[in-house]
Amino acid sequence: MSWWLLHVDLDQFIAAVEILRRPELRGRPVVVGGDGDPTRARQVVATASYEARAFGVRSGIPLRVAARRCPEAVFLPSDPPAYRAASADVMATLARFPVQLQVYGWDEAFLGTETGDPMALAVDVRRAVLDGTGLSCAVGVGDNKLTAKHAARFAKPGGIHQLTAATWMAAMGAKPAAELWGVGPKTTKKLTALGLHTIADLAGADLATLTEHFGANAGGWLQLSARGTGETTVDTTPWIARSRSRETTFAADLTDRASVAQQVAALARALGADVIGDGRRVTHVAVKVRFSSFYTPTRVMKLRAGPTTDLDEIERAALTVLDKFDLDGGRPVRLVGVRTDLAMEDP
DNA sequence: TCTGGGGTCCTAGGACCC
DNA sequence: TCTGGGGTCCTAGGACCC
Repeated sequence: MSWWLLHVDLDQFIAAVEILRRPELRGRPVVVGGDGDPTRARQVVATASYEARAFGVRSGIPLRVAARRCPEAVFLPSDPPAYRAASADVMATLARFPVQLQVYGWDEAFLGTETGDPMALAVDVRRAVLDGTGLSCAVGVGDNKLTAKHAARFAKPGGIHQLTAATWMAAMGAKPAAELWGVGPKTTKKLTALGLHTIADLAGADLATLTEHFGANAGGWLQLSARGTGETTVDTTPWIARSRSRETTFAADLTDRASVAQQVAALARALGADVIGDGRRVTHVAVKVRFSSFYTPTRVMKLRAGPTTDLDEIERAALTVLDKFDLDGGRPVRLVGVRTDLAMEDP
């Protein structure tokens, strides 16, 4: 018996939920994103089915590009409530196992358990999810969260894979450092400049060099990750959101200050109603503006009178924060967003 | 073919106080 | 009179993830 972590990762989750309620779509290229109209600009792919991915359709590319790459694809609007409900079903299924469960977003979870046969557990989990919800998942088995997460990548789609400290370097060493969980484009660029290309390069790199370029925290974390070391604990406490935000990209840029202010006020009220409805108190209000140049500053204000549940105060604060922006001359605005930071005491 | 939306965490730097 | 250093609060931005 020893401590194992399983990472459960649902396959093409959003597309899979859509296919589940429209079985006639199974086997076809399905693309979900925006309002589902690929002729409209400024909308991107949320998830593509594996059939659509074969045409080069990936998350994040414009719907128009997806339509060009795969004209026969079925385009569907994003339906977050349906995905939330499907996710809750999956998590409820996982919670029935004698494990510690950490929900990790809509379509992922970590399971921690003391067991002598983690692969058998993985088989049971995958079967239970499929039988209980109709959704297929990959299960990664590891000795920590990092190895479990990467094991799940090997297992995708729909499989089971084990990765531990003992097998890490043989499986991962030759891969580009960019494939490491937590290493994004910026870090990759800096690593490349240091001559560190693979995960093995990073694992063998001089720690002083890493901390010099990435800071003591990130530098140490990078090296540990490259060596396959990660968290072994599962946080089972229910998640309490630190913030909630809402943003809108306009089909056409806004060019007058009054329209921008009106949009900010509307977002602030809608968002405020949501968080207050959830019994939360707002500590800060932030506003984000994306100009046509894609320059995207954010400004934030702490509410001086303390955490509030007053919708009018939230709206006023958002408009006050908006005043910090230079909107002179009708600089074209393509997006505005409002974020509320939430008090973390008991609501 | 111009680039969504919703999050978290970390760091740097200025203000201010002692 | 020409000036150190620590601590904390606050904001802005960077980076990454799903």
